[in-house]
Amino acid sequence: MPAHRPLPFDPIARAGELWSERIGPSATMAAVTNIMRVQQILQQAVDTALRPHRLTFARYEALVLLSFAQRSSLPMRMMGERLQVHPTSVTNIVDRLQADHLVERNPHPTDGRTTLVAITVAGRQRLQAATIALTAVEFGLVGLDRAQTEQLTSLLTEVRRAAGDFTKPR
Amino acid sequence: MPAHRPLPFDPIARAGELWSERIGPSATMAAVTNIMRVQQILQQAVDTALRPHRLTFARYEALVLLSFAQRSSLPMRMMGERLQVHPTSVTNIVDRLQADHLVERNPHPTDGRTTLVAITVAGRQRLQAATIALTAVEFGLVGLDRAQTEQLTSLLTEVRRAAGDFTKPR
DNA sequence: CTGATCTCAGTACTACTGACATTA
DNA sequence: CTAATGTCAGTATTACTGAGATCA
Repeated sequence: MPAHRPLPFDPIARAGELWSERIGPSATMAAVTNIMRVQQILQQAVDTALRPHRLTFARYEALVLLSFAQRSSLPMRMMGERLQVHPTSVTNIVDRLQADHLVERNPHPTDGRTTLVAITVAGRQRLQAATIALTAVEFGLVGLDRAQTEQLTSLLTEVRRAAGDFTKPR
Repeated sequence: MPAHRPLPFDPIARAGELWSERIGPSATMAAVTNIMRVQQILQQAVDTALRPHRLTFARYEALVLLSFAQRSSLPMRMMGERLQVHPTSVTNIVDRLQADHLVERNPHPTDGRTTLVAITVAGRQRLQAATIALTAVEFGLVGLDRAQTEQLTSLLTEVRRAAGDFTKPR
């Protein structure tokens, strides 16, 4: 359900041609524009699949993270680090999940500053249903085979590493 | 300027490992998460570079599009098609550019329904300065050589084609 | 006291729905 | 009359800044 009917040509490729004619090398600009656009496509596909479950991708990722945690709970600060979101966004996301009874806030046993967020039974059920919905639409990522998908991950991981997202090499 | 200090490991890769252990094949999930995160990195780098020029990437792209247009102007509808944004978002973007005197709205000579948007001289100047700022930071896309950048573009273009973003094959 | 953790208020931006005016 | 083009009002999300409360 695109906002427009598909164009008979690739608008990003065309912009790249004009860019190289008039401005300079367009490889980087083209790659960046593609990432922006693909992200938009995936975001829409994912949010559409999640809407019936009253989740956004950001909240879904938070539930996934908590479901993987040792004792099904993590401090707010750690959630922000792992999900790479702003501390105030963590507060916002947790607020909404909590309002839906999918997570609960608990005090940290020894550090009074820290709030532990735990996924609830209802949260696990919601997560399972949402995961089924997402895998059914392949998270919106279509057109690539397994090898290409892994290659894409490899290239993007290199960008994140170079951007200082994480340090440990390999 | 990341919101957090870098982690000593790749949180996306780790989530992928746990996902494959407990849920199933994680290749697609990992690729999608990578795209989401890299888009966020690029968006922040680009917006930071554009802030001194009072532009966002969306507005910058609109200026680029108009600068490439035949008579430096395009109908609102066509801008939405090329930029792949919602009609109301076009209105919003053009409103802001116009408030900054970077574009102007003109009536279509023959179709009274249509509004033509034209880039102004000030708009071209602002665009040029912004382009210099963006290329200076490589649009935030670091860590890849020319061949890898083109490979990334190729993979993402395939996704867009499969998603119905455009039709003409090649 | 200094620094860490979290929350709150407010701002900015974009996407999208639904309604509506104008014109082809 | 039907369809296309834009605009407006209002809602939803998330990012981010700055301030402040609480606690190690």
